[in-house]
Amino acid sequence: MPKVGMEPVRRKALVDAALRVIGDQGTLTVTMSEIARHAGVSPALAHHYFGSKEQLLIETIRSLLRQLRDDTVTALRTVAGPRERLSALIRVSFQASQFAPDTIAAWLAFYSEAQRSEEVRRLLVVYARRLRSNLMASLKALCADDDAERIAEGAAAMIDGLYIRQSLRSAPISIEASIALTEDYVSSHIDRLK
Amino acid sequence: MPKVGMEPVRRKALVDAALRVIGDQGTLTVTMSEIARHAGVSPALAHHYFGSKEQLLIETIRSLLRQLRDDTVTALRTVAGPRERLSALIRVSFQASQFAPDTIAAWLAFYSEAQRSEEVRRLLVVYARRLRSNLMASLKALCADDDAERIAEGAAAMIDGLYIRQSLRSAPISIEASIALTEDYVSSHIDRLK
DNA sequence: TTTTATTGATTGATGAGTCAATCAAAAATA
DNA sequence: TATTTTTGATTGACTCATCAATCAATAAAA
Repeated sequence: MPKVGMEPVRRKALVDAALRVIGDQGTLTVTMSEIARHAGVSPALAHHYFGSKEQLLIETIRSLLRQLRDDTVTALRTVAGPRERLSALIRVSFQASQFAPDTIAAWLAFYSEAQRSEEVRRLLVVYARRLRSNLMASLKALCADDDAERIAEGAAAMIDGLYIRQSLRSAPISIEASIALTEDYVSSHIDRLK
Repeated sequence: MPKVGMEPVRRKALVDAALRVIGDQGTLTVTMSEIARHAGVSPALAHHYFGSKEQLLIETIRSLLRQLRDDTVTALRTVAGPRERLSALIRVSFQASQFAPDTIAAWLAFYSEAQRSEEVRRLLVVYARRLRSNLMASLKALCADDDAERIAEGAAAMIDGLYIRQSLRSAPISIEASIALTEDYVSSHIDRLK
């Protein structure tokens, strides 16, 4: 079995397993054993590669963020024009993979962890800033700077809020309805300024 | 020390302490010892009155919800007319006591816990429903039912989203700005239908 | 004396992190 | 090619700390 070059394979397997287990249980208080089991390795190996549970969690968030960024880049590549780009950004935020119950549960757990871990907090701030600046870039072409700022803030809040509400799974809103609600907000505020 | 009639006093002290400690550490993985210490009693007494940690947490959420409901009732008592009531609801959501970092951190922790505990989830659903139905009651007097529904959904999402974003403490939005953003959303959507 | 309040001491379980030992591929050497 | 050495991969067993929960004992009121 022991073959050279396993490290990247195992790292990825562990990170993926961590995300699955965290999403499934909706908490970061999952054991290294459980994560390792899902990755098909021993708990000791997880420690061998990541040093600590905290570090594995950090890498897991990084992976989630990377995924989201890649999806965003891909989505933006195919569209031109500020208004279309805005729509693409909204669509990416609610795309199925991100809006799945497990993923939402994981995000929530990470937000909670950010209260304690400075590094986790920093990573989530990166996400918040990125969303904001992406929205701003398009909005600035459509309205005055300070209006753009307010609309970006509002749209970002609405997106995050729709996520949270989704996590309760009571009267769940569909992906399409979530997109429509956010689109509606953006549209009507841009129009009003015309 | 032992005096009769301590039970309600101790219960309240423990619930208050729990909220403080949870808010401060931003997690539910606080120890009974720590909560008891903040309440000025032994850990054993906390178990004596609540039976289990889970039960103490449940009572803590209930207390938070009760507080919010009382504030809402008070706020609504002084205003008349649907539009004014809408504003009052928004104001209550962002009132200082609710929007304090510790309180937000506690809410976040509870949302995360809701993924695992059915009872916690049920309590948070109560909050979500209450906010929604309060908003709906006023909105129905201002626009068509299905428009009211959409606006209520959007406003609730925006409120929750502003909370989450606040929890990261990067570029924190002021209470006034949060109120203004939500008011703006509601106003412009009601107006548009006129 | 009975009841209520209270705690110190203890227990049992759990889980993160460590470590020495094993195994097999790869590389070096004969 | 055959043999030895080295190294990365891997784990079982263990340690140490933490914490929820229990319980027997104590103290004060009723």
